[in-house]
Amino acid sequence: MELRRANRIAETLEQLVFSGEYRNGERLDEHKLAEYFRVSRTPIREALQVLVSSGMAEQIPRRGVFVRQPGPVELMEMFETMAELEAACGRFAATRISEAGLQQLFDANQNCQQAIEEQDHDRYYAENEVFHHAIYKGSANSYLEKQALQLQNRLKPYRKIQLRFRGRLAQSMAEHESIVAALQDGDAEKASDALRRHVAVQGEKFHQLIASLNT
Amino acid sequence: MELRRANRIAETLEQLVFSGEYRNGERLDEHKLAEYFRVSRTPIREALQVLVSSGMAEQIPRRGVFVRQPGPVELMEMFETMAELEAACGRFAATRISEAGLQQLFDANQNCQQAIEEQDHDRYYAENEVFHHAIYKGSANSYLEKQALQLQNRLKPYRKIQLRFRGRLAQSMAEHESIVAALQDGDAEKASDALRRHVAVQGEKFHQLIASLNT
DNA sequence: GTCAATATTGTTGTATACAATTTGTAGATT
DNA sequence: AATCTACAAATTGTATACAACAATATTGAC
Repeated sequence: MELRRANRIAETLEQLVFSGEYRNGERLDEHKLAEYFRVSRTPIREALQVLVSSGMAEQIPRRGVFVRQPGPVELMEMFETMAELEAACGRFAATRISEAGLQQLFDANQNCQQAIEEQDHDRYYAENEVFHHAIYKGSANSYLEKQALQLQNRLKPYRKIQLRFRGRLAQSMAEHESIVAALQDGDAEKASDALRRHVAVQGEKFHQLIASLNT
Repeated sequence: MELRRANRIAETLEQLVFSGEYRNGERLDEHKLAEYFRVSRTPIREALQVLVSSGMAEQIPRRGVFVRQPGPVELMEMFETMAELEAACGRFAATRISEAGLQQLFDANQNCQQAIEEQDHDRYYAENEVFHHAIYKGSANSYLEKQALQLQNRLKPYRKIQLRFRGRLAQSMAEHESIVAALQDGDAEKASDALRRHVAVQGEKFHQLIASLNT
């Protein structure tokens, strides 16, 4: 349980921004937020700083802080970067992951398979996350792991969409298999490439979606 | 010029932490800092939050914020991650960098060479930075670029050390040449590998230094 | 009616006052 | 002597008050 109200407020605000409650460029009014959360401006300002430092809002001195939803271009850039981070995790994990870690990957994959058979998208999504987190941890580089987790979290709302593409689940599953195979073989290059492609596809699917909306 | 005092204070504090003015684990006393900077606690607290969010300090609720100098293990992890980020930049830059960007790399390299001949370590350091920044920009991915710049900045105080290694400058220079060659050829794999090794060496040199201190 | 100068209002940045929690210490008790 | 308790001191977290600045509205001249 979080003790500081400011942190709780920051979390809530993050959720609100994620869920698209606030439009892009909208100003986050300190007074109104203070009133809404029934606190003074002080904890609100601290919470806003958290949003700013995570890139979810922009602060203009003497003007205020404004929500900053990433546009299509920046989103693609973030997906690209995510792909590279995961590729890096895979590269390290290939030679460093433990037996227990590999077992986790097996289990997660099995659960993914089961979720597909049950057409349970939400469960697939959850187990997919377990799978990727296990790879981050398998890199045995906690700094890299933290960076990967952070960016993955920021992309969360946008990744959910692409899983709805027809046939994507099965394809994704197949990619998982080849990733695990590469890790098992200790083939750093193969694991890295497989993960890069696996994540890059998500960006491409997202790109398709955007393009289809603009036509 | 920065308008908010809190931001100026944050910058100054970063410098102080970087320069080792504060020991690891030392508490950053709000009252004392407020007195030192001749401001109230409010801007101090905002500045401290900046340090916390950048990972240079840790906040324990109701206890205070404590400086958090990365230990040898975390530093190695950060160097590894930096190598992967630069490898990613190189991968993208190989197919995306502009003619102007390539020219910048040539110029920076020439200036590096000159700095070596003049035994001017500081100038080499500066031009080396220009070289790497040009590659980040060449990736044509501003999100990745920002991440690379951020981590590079955090590693700055530790990279300066390794350049003092005997013969490192000449070797580094040679690596730069092969990086540029790969980028010019548009060979993503080669550029990526060359950059990864180039940066990884820095981590290894640092590791050597640590090891030599512990014996 | 338009433009400029100025007053007004609203918002952020900073200072200060107060509340809540933790830490350290002195004294009592066993 | 050791430990527990109660109180005091110190420190952070929050609320409020004030100051500085930006945006807007108003007034006056032309």
